[in-house]
Amino acid sequence: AVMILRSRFLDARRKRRNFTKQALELLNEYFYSHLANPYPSEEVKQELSRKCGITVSQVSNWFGNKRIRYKKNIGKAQEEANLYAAKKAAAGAS
Amino acid sequence: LPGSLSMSVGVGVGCGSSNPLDWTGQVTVRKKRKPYSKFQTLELEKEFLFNAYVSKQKRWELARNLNLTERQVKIWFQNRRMKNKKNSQRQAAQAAQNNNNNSN
DNA sequence: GTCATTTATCATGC
DNA sequence: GCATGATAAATGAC
Repeated sequence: AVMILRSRFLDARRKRRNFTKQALELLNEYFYSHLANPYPSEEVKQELSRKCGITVSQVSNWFGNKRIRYKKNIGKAQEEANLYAAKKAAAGAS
Repeated sequence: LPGSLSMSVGVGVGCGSSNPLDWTGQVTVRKKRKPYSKFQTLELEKEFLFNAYVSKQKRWELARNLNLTERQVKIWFQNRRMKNKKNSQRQAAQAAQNNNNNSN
């Protein structure tokens, strides 16, 4: 009887808020520059959480969702990968 | 990186093509996640209130009454304890931030 | 046992 | 209407 009401109150953690553009930029930058092994260490997670203004758990959630959803799109467009690949190349060619 | 090395051989995924990902070579046959019913969750939560660690005897009873395997009951309590710990950490972090706001 | 994961599902944003 | 962040089952490393 408690569980039903909890989903409306205490479980309001599921009130999702989208991350900022700057945060997504940092997360994606790390993800696509470590495509061979997109598993950030605990230290890196803490650094990313600080820079992005989110918690370490949120960083872990993001990478978990990113890995599975990237994998599902492997046959498809994936312009995002090319976008960050080009951005990385441009940074080195300046 | 536990729980991720359950693959055998790189299958499918254009390994020789332009896609440079190797962490996607897993072909693990994992049981599909199946949400438990309201009744099952309620009974498990009720028992979790008494003790976070369930005895073998109690685990067997729960498995029989809820139509779950003993392994499922065991794993449910493991995940439930992790959930508890995460909530505690969240509250602690929240309290710490409140202290900062008050003292400043 | 813990715990970082994978995966499907949930709940919300827009 | 999907995109996205968070949570719920399930696995495996240690």
